[in-house]
Amino acid sequence: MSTSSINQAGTDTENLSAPCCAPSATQNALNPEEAELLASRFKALSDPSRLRILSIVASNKNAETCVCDLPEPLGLKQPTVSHHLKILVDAGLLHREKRGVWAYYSIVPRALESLQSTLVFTP
Amino acid sequence: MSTSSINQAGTDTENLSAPCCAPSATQNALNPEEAELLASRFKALSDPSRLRILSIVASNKNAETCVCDLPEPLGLKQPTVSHHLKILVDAGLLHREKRGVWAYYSIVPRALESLQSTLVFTP
DNA sequence: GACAGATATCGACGTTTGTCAATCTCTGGT
DNA sequence: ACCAGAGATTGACAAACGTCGATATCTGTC
Repeated sequence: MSTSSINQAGTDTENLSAPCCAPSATQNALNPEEAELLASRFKALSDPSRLRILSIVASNKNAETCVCDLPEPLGLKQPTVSHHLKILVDAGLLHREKRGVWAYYSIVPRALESLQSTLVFTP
Repeated sequence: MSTSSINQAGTDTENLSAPCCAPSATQNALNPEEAELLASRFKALSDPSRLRILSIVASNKNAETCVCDLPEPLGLKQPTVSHHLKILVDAGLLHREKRGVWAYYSIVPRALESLQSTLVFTP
């Protein structure tokens, strides 16, 4: 109810007179706006390099990761890493803090959990 | 350990002598192969139309959804819907069953839950 | 205030993606 | 055997994406 979620078990399965199936409850489904928003968040996770960035940053428990440490393990050039970091920040998954010349990125608490909950089935 | 997961809280945060930060535990991070696999699954969820398809199919509790019911609510042509359905089946999210001339799609049990678990933080 | 270094932005390029019209394949009925 | 209709496949095309070299911006130091 609160946040949009893929699944909210419908209530119509009785009609068997239609040629192929009951017309299905489309009003319970995600509307285009909700779908667009959700998709944009999953899109941030749909690239291998970004997932690896997240896993590196997340493995630095309670700390941040300096941008300068990322290009080498990822095998990417600095502008590309910067590009991916921006996408992750825009998706609300990473937090950016600049201190001096260095930029530190950290996981936004509960951001992944929140995204996770949009995949929840009603058990 | 079992399935690859974004997060597995590292164990090094003591070194503060480096110019910007500790070199970060890259060996705990997702390797390229794991990242590629995970990304391909999230890619299936990164399109609004596919999310709406999933939500429509999922809202038909215990039943299946006929392909013929999808183009209209989605505002897409039949080949496009077929294309998205194939991607969702290939990602292991939907099950396809052909009966007569009609094709019925249903949610693969625990598929979304399994994907969900790859986003889990160690609490 | 000029300089060096870290990171962000820009522009370009090849690849991938979403969409559709046209076509193919298969199934059930006549 | 033929036909009609459902759905998958193909080919084309524009838009979006990932990557990088070049450049711009900002910060601390001399």
